[in-house]
Amino acid sequence: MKTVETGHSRRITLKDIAKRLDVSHATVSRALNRPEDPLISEATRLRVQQVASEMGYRPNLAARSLATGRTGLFALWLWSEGIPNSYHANVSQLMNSAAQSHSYQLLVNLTNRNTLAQSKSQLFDAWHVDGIIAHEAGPAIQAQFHSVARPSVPVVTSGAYHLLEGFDRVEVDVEAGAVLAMEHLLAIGRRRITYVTDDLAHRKDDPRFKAYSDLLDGNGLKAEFIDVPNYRAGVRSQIREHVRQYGVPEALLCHNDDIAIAAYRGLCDLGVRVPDDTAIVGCDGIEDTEYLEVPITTIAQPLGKLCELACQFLEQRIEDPSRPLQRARLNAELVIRASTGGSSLPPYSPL
Amino acid sequence: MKTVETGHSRRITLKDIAKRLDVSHATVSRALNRPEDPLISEATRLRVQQVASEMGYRPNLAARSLATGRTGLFALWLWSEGIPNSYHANVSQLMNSAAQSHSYQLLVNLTNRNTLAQSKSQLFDAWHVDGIIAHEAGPAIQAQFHSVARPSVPVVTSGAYHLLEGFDRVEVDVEAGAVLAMEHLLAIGRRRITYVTDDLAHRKDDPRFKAYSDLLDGNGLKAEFIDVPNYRAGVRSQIREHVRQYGVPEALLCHNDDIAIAAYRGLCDLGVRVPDDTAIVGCDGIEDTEYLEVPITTIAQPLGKLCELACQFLEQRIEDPSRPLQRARLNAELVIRASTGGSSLPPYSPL
DNA sequence: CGTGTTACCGCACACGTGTGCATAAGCCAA
DNA sequence: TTGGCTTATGCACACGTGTGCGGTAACACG
Repeated sequence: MKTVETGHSRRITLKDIAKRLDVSHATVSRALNRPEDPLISEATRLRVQQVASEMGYRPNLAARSLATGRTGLFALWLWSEGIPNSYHANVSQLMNSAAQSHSYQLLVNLTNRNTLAQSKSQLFDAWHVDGIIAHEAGPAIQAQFHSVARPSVPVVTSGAYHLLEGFDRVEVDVEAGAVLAMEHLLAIGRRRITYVTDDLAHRKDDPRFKAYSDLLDGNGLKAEFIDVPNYRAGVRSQIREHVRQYGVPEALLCHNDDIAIAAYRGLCDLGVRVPDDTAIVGCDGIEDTEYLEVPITTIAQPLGKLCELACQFLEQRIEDPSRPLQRARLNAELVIRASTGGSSLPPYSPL
Repeated sequence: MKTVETGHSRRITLKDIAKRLDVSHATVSRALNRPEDPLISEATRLRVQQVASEMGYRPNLAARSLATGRTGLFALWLWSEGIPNSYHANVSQLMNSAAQSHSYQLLVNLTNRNTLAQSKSQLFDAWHVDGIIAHEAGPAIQAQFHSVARPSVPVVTSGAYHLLEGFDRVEVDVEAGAVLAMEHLLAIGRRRITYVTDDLAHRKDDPRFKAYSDLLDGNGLKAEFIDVPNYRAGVRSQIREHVRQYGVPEALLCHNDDIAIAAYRGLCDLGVRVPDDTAIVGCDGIEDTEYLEVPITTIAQPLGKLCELACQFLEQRIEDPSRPLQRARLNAELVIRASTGGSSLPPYSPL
């Protein structure tokens, strides 16, 4: 029978177990942490494990971290232009699972231009995480990166752009995806194609935009932009404004799905028909694009694979800091749906 | 000019600063952590702060935690029936910000029935978090709760149901919200109202369902259910199946918005008109419901307020473990949209 | 100069864990 | 009995930080 603990009780430590078994705490530590080390006899190992679980022992990871120099923590630095959307939620989610399957816990640091990232990242760095995943490391992260990240902590950089130099990287070839999207739009006869993004400043770094302008140039067409705010309601009204002023475009290529969804509604507000009047392409592959009355064509990123690889690279670098840099380049897939004339009823898995 | 660090360098510690200034590390510690303690002279405090920032000192929180017994970490235990959706992402997000605004970092532990939560929660508990927020603590969490959570770690329980007993709590009165929804549906003339949920087993604990059956009983109407899988594609096909078999219901009251969205598409697939043939009400208030061609009426939860209060309660209990239990009961708001005959164009904020 | 007071600061320990090294215990053979 | 070898365990220190308490210098005052 377990002892009844009255009120607030101290946590069980190695020493408590040691005292109970009349051995030293060193023995207990070894018995619990060195599964097949012949340094300890099988008999005492069993006795220790028995008592440990009986007393409900949980190692103090702060103390362990101090002793070993490892924390078992990954940090995810995630850049968002404005309000975080499903994409960021997806990435956090998937990265979290990936990290946990590698026996690491994840601390998430979502940064945008409105966030005073300084204090956060300091707090963050102070945990002395074992590794950092810089996903879509936007300008604010890049700026801070050198001042905060010590060369001694391994880094993996991932995403479609804003990738950092000199680290292991997992990259999504969104440019190739955007080329496919543009070819698709041209193939269905669209000529007046407008690029919709929420950030004028970094358009030049955006591989989607590069594909966009390359293909327009190659076909002697003129580029057009719409700059929208970073929240859906703003996008929606901004699109309306633009159409009223400049007329109905034949197609929209959107920087991400969140914008595409909001832009779609903005067009609907005006009675513009999709895809008959305007075709729409988004990017990321979040689930919501599938659930509109006109499902939206998107450049889908293999985020699950990306997160898994990022954690794997990070773990490997921690094991062997001197190994050569690793790089993975993942393909983005063009998922054609009704918003560009594809089937409006996507395949589904019957129960 | 800063010293160039070649290769992997050790992190700066208190001792390094102390050595540089020819004082003891105790002095440095006090100078940095006791802003207005007269124990230290203003001159040395300034010198210390100067050198510390110069050398890029970051306190090792693991060591600090060991010394103070506090980690500065909150744990969020979040229950999800199946695949996590926007709701869970929202909660993680908002709770994260709330925690950070109280100077705590958040560790998120998303648990569902498919997850082997045991190992995760052990790993989790091992960090000796300062407090736990159990949000929508489903059965798996409840079962583990007593074995894992020590009485010494403060707990706040929050959400619409699955609340734990004996702790500070932040509750959303979803039942009252559901009553409003039902009254609304009855008021627009619907009689055959079907409840859609993803979990048969816990229907009896669900306050939405309680409101649903109470109002049906009170009006001499018959209850009907649809049990759906926990991913959108499954919901979609399941709804189709149900309608083919049992006919078109006059209204659907859905356990959450995610289900509502998928159910809506299932109805669309069959040509059922919303709201003319079937009205739909969801629950949670996630943004996506606003962006369908027929925006969906929903019972919106004040999640921002909830997260803020949860963190506040937790912080206060940490400060004073003996204070009386606190309880907050937040109102859920019925947001009427086109899916029940409301305006189809929600108000938006022009740029 | 002596004494009391104040203002600063350092010593030393504690927190819980991991690990190199010494050591004790056990065993076998000479 | 003793020496040597193997095996299991304990000792002691390190990790980086916070803090009670004792000590020291400076200073004022008699």
